[in-house]
Amino acid sequence: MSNPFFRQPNMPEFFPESDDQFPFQLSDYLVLEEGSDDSSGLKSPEDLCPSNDMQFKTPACLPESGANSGQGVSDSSNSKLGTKKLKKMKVENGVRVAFRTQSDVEILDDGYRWRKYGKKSVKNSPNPRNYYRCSNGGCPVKKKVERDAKDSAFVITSYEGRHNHTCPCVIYYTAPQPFLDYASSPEMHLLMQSAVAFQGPYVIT
DNA sequence: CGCCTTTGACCAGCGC
DNA sequence: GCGCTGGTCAAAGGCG
Repeated sequence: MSNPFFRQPNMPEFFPESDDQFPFQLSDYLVLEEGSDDSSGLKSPEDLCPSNDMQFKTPACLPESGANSGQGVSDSSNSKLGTKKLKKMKVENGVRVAFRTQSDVEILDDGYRWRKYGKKSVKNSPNPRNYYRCSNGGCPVKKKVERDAKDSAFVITSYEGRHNHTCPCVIYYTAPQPFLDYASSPEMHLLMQSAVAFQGPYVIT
């Protein structure tokens, strides 16, 4: 069976047509259930995808400016909140998704606009961790991006919260119905928008 | 001019 | 209580 993310007849020209054209490989991801604060919700692609030969790939055409450009609105409503309260808010805000991609670039264009608000070196890792907040005013979603300490060829991206607005871009992909059923879940929708993003006007079908 | 990144400082949680 | 660590703030400067 062909990869559902490979270009379909109605897809844009820049969409990759084969495995070789994907510079990234989504190797692992983690979905933390809403209200959960541990990693027991680890799922493999096989768990979520009924087809064994279906693979998750992140496509090419990821301009570095994509996730960093555009207008943003500073949101300082959460400033000066204690860490304890923030942790509670994170859980209440909903799903957290973390995944690891093999990528040369750290910034994956997921269709949303992000504003970087912090950078920290982390213990047991030579690579710094970058903190981003959704540029849409009032949107609580945050993401953390860091290179895998064990293999710097991989980038670990984690998202927290749900967007309270529509994606500024629209993602175009087609897939078999069973896959779309999974993709329609909030967690997979977030994952898809994160891992399966590419340049251009996007439409989710 | 507006929005971005950078970066040092600050704060709170946690383990000892 | 102290030190370490992760997460966030906010000022400064850059860029289109």
